[in-house]
Amino acid sequence: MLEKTYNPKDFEEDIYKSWENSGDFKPNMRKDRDAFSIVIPPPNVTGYLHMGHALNYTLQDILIRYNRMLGKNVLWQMGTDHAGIATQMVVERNLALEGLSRHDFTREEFVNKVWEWKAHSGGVITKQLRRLGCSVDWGRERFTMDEGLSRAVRKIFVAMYKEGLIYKDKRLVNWDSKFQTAVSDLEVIQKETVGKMYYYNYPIEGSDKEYVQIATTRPETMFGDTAVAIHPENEKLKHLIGKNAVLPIINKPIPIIADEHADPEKGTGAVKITPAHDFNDFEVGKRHNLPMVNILNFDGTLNENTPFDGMDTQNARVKTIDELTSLGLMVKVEDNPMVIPYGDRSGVVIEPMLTDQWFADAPKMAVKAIEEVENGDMEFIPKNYEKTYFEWMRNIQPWCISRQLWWGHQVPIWYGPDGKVFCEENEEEAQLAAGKDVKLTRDTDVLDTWFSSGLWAFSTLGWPDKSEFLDVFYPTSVLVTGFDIIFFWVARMMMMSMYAMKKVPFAKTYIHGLVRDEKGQKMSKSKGNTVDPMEIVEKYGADALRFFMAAMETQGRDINISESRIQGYRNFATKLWNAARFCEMNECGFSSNFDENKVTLPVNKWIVAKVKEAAKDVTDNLNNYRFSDSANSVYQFVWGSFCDWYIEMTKPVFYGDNEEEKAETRATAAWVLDRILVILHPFMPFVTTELWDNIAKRDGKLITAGWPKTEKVDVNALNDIDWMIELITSIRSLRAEMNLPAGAKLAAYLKGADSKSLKNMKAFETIICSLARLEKIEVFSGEVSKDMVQDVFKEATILIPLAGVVDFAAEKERLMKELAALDKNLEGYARKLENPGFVDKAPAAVVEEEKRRQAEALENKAKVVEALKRVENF
RNA sequence: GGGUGUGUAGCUCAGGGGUAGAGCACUACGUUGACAUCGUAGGGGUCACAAGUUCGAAACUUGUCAUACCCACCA
Repeated sequence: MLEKTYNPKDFEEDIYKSWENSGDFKPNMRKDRDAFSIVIPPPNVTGYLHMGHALNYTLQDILIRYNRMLGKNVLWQMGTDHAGIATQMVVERNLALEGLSRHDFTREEFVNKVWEWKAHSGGVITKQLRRLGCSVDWGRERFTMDEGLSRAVRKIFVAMYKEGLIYKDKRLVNWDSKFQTAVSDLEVIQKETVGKMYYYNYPIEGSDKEYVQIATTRPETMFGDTAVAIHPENEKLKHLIGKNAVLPIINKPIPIIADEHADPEKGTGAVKITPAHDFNDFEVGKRHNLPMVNILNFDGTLNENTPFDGMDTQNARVKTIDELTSLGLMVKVEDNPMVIPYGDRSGVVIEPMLTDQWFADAPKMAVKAIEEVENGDMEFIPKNYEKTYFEWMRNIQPWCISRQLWWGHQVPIWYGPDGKVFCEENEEEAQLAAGKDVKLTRDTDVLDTWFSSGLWAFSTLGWPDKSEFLDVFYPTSVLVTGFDIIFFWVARMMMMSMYAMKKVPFAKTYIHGLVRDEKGQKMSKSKGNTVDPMEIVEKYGADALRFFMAAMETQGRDINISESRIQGYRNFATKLWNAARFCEMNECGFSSNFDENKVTLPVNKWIVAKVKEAAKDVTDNLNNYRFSDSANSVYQFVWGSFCDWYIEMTKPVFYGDNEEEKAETRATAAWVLDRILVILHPFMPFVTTELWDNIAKRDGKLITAGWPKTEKVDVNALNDIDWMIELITSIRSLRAEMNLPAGAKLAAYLKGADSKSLKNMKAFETIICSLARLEKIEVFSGEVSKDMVQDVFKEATILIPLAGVVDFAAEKERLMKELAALDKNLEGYARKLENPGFVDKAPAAVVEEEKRRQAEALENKAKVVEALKRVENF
């Protein structure tokens, strides 16, 4: 027996446990079945579920459950990410609470502390995934720092190094002075701010009157200047080229050089060149072989190459301006709108810094990754994201893969005493390569987190070992992820997979939007507008949240969270629950030998056709990754057709005494409910399973129940009942308009009718009276006298002439209008198709489409003509 | 500077060359034997603006305005 009220909390967690315990999430590994696989975008191991996850994982679970029900061999590969910077940051923050820093420990001790933290706070997110209903294969859960994945990382690194795809280089990189590490371009965010532009003079060597005026937003970097550049064709200033300017304060002469980088239109026309601290200047410096003077310490303070050793940049800037002013060299200061780079994690200003780093040759690796998208082997959904992908991939820069952190995969590089490099998968092999007496020291850098994530699609399946899973499930079927991660992850997986596997990591990439707050604002902790998915689950159930996500997911659009809407979908689950209770009360038991194609009652034929229609819609839309359309199809069918009409129409049958009709209707209702549970299961796995298990005992489990095949819909079965629904709606409408008192006895009569309406009316009399709440309905054909009518309806207080209910005159007018419109269309199609210019020059597909439309219009016209005939009889 | 979206009911958004849609909110009525987490009926829109294509445009094209985001640069 079902509980009287739907309460998801009563069963959701238990159902999940039963799935997990009975191995329902494991692939069936049947060789005769197609494989379907998804690798989960790994959440941070110590993270918490946010709304973006809830959307991302819900969509994947829908696809996984759908394909599992199709009978495929399905794998949803689970795993978590070590999230280098993010995790190290959290652990360092905790240490800071005790007044400690990571430098109070050895590297090994610190890394152990991180593992402890993982053991302590990891696993929260995996619990949350369970709560959401994600049917991942837990037995295969991986972690980017586990032994197997670490081995994969080392193997790839060594191979790439030996092929020259990984190299060490002294270059300017984005330096995060908080974490004291290099970061990649993608980890730098540009923020608009109003800063200051400082104009001041550098004296010319050997002259007390001549100056070169320069403009800068960062005067404190002047101590790293090694030249002043002037455009060779700058008429005003080119006479200075070849002379030396003197850096004030430190009185250091630097050459004035000719370089086209110095735009005569911008600033003062003369540019101070600081090769060690500016990306453009770095290039200029290389062109002119300028010395590169580093003026910063790793912690972002100025170093001994400046007069302000140990001072931070802000104070150094003030000091520099003070000194320039007292030397009489300051010209002016202006407000200047500018963009300043910040570290996305640390929030501190990022400084370009000249350091030795490891780089991957992304431009070279991108070639194949681009090709595979061009030739369609990897397809973006929606398609327009491939433009974003191409744009970035075609302009890709070498990828700085080294980080000066402690938490992460240490690069497999060892140095001999002479600095000779040995790149091997482990220390023994490095030692072997170096010779056993050579003392080796290991490079202290670790790899960018995204380096290991880049291997995710194959490393989780067992690479580099031989593995059945790799054979069966690679390439994976689809990657589901947010657009913000295309560069970080999708692009890197494409590059790494093409390198290691020579095959794309996934055949498709489905890109979804961001989850925003109610007003469309980005959710962020600092704004305080985040909504915790677990609170929503607690309040409305996981099914409601999942259905919300699916129903709101339209390709390429962000989702605004809306609690009232989630509540609406909870109500939907309640509605289904109660419909199931209705079935239960009326003893609608599932019977395995029921044949839905043999039902006889029009109502039952109708609902069977409706189910097929809905199932087809859901299937087609899921196949095309149209989540909202597919969710809305089920929703409308369940509420609008099954609950609002079918159940109501069965009541006269159930409360009547025709046992034969009752039996058929019971079986049909049970079958329909069964189908509903199946097609709704990917979206609302919990409530559907709870109902499936409780209402009728079957052999199979819902989670692996077969998905309905797409069948042809019996259109005739739809028409009769649709006719009746229209009639009932009209009567109800009229009743409301007439503002009748409650309990007024009503009767309706239909004056004159064609044989079909007559037959229908007879057949549906009980249903119509029940649903339109009529006392009686009668049909007269031919001439009707007032007496005849009043005699039949003597008990009724009010008579409704049905000819007035269905306004045949208006209906006729409407049909005539439609006919005229159709004729006009047909005229248009005919003209086009008879035009040789169109037929010969337009693409064949367009002509076909036009023909198809013409045929469709013809079909419609026939229908309209038919309808007109019917109406004209009245 | 380059690019990508979006503009439809009070709100949040689907749709898409042929009668303008959903959920929520709103109004009136209703506790009838699944359900008030409900039912029935209703009100509410120049589909941002302009021009073009078309028999027909809210949909296609171009432009304008508004808005969001991405990339690059800024001495």
